[in-house]
Amino acid sequence: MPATIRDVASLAGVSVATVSRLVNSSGKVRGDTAARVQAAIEALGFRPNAVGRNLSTAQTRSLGIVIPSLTNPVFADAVAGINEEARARGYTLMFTATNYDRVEEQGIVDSFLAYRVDGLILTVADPEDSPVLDLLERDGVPYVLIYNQPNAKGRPTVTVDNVAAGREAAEALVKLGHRRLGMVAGRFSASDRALARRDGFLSGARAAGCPEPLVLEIDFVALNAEEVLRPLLARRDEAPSALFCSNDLLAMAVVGALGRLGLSVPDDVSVIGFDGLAIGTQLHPTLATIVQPSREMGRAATAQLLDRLSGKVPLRTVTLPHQLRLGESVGPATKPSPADLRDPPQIEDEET
Amino acid sequence: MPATIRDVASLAGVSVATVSRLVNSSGKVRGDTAARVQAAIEALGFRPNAVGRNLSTAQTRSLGIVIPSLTNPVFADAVAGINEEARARGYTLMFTATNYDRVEEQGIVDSFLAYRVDGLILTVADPEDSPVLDLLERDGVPYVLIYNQPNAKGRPTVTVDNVAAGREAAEALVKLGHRRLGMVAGRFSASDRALARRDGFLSGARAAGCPEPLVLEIDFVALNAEEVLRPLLARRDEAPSALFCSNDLLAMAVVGALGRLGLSVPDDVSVIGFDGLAIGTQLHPTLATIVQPSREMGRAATAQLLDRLSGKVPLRTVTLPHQLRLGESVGPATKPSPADLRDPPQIEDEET
DNA sequence: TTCACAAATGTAACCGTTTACATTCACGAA
DNA sequence: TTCGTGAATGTAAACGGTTACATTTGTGAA
Repeated sequence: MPATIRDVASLAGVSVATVSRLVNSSGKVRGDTAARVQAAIEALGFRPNAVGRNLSTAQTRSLGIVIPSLTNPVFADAVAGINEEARARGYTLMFTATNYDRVEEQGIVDSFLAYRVDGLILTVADPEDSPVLDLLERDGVPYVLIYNQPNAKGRPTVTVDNVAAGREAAEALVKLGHRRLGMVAGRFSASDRALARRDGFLSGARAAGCPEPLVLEIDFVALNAEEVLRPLLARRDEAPSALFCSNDLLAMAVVGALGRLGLSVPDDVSVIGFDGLAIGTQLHPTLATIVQPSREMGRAATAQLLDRLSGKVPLRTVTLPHQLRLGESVGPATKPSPADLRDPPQIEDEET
Repeated sequence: MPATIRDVASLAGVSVATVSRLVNSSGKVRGDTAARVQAAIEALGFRPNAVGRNLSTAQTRSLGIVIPSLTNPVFADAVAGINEEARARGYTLMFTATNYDRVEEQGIVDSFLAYRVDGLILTVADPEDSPVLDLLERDGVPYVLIYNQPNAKGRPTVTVDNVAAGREAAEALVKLGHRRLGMVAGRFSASDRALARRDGFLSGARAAGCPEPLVLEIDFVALNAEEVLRPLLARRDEAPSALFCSNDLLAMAVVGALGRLGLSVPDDVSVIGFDGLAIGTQLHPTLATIVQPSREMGRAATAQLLDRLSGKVPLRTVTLPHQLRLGESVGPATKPSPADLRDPPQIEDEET
């Protein structure tokens, strides 16, 4: 139905080659010819069919994006960065969320490969053991991971140093006088980065001589934060005075739940998250967090991938700087739990 | 480089037509032949090239998604719904955010049309006056709007009744005893729905005999909520005791800012948002809001579009139900402003 | 005026499918 | 055995571009 290059050619009285040359500014076309062709293009409303072009050139100028979920703004931010960079360089995005489902993941990548995307950007559950990545490797389709941990297989990744960041979270809390630390995280099996953050956090706590922090692993999709936290805080003398959450969404839920449980943040419990979501700075209390440059990560991954596609620059793993952002949700351990001061097993009188 | 249907055909000793028939389950293939072809497919790792298929069939089984931004989770939720429905029916998504920029918008739609997407789902600034929609109309490419207001041009839209919802927000606040209402909104020029919500809100306030609410129109991308709110609340006796925000992100920022200004929500000021973001139920105070079924809206728009693509069902405008969700961020007008108590009958004298 | 050569343009094959139509095959009936 | 018939398979022309190569055109020098 829409006009084809042949329609344009015959209307302008030239060959398709000439039209193609004009449209793509490949090869030269004399001024008057160009004008005639241009007129024909406008008269017919000709819009070159990318499908035909893709078939002919064997490249699609499109990228496949595979992320676990759009519901967590941290991924949305990265996609925004990918989008910016890709558009600036004339690439289009094919997009899908996997909902943390391996089978979906496989199907999606299959479908992207069928569409012959030029490259992919993805976040997987575990890069060490990932059939889809093996598939991409085998087919020689370039890809870059984001958020995932650098891994033994040397798969190119754009990320932050999650271990160091986790350690810094612990150190920041310790510096404020906290000794009894805790961590709340999503399922580690779905997130190699949460695992890394935990490792860093625990090592930081140990290095500071703190008692081993409690780690709560929860299903944060169907989350009832109050239920989850109640037992943790039941014995106030043993309860953590500061909590590290594996991401900001979780941290916001935790702060809210603590409030509804009648605990004050940060007076009773300090909370620090991970991600640096913009909304965190708008809340009251503002959310302390480890900021990772999500948009920039998306942009960097895209830039790298596109450089690779035009030129043979090899893909590599890049670690971008993260940054501790203190907020009102953390404060000094003003009320050190007695257990830390002496070792007496009393003082249970304030429990609910 | 990858195997083609001809490679498979020659390895299996059959014609390409037979391979195609097997792959697409069109036409019949005898059992033994099928087995031979199947073996060849596996041996070569053949994956049908969608580009070739698209060219031949003149359809791509892909949809273009055009939304203002991914940074607002409300759009991310809708995209999640679109994604689910599209994947379930074997469609792929091409995606881009416009950042509320008309020029970008045009470029994006052009590019999607070049790729020959089968249809589009989009949210535009103003459907009454939208060159891209005119273009789609002209080219006869099916599309459905989401979030946009039903409009004079009869453009198919999946949305909620923003006017009624705005009115309900006003009524809910009035029922709690509030008289001095206010609204905080993003730029109306970028959002026909914010405009509709305002209209409903104002009409609700008027119907209840409240003084004309103050409407604050702000640039909510680069937002400093405290600065914006300070003057509004300067004169406590005239300041609104309840604020309606045109979306939840804004409402969260407002709640946070009020807290940091030393005002208590809801004791000093009640706040109600719009969207029903999941995170709102996790905060403290939980956020009162008008819930719109974003995921479902995405799903419904997609279902309609795909039905239209297979069959000739005409596209139409659908209004999905919204729902008032009260939360801890609204409360009774416990401290009526003196102006309300002392000047009861003639309410008009305090207008700005 | 003629010729050499570069610039401009044209021709047609190719990219990987689908599919209308043609051909071959198998088998039972006559 | 021959034939008719439906099932299975094959052939080749699209689809809408790009591009190597061939051809034509234009220009200045001889």
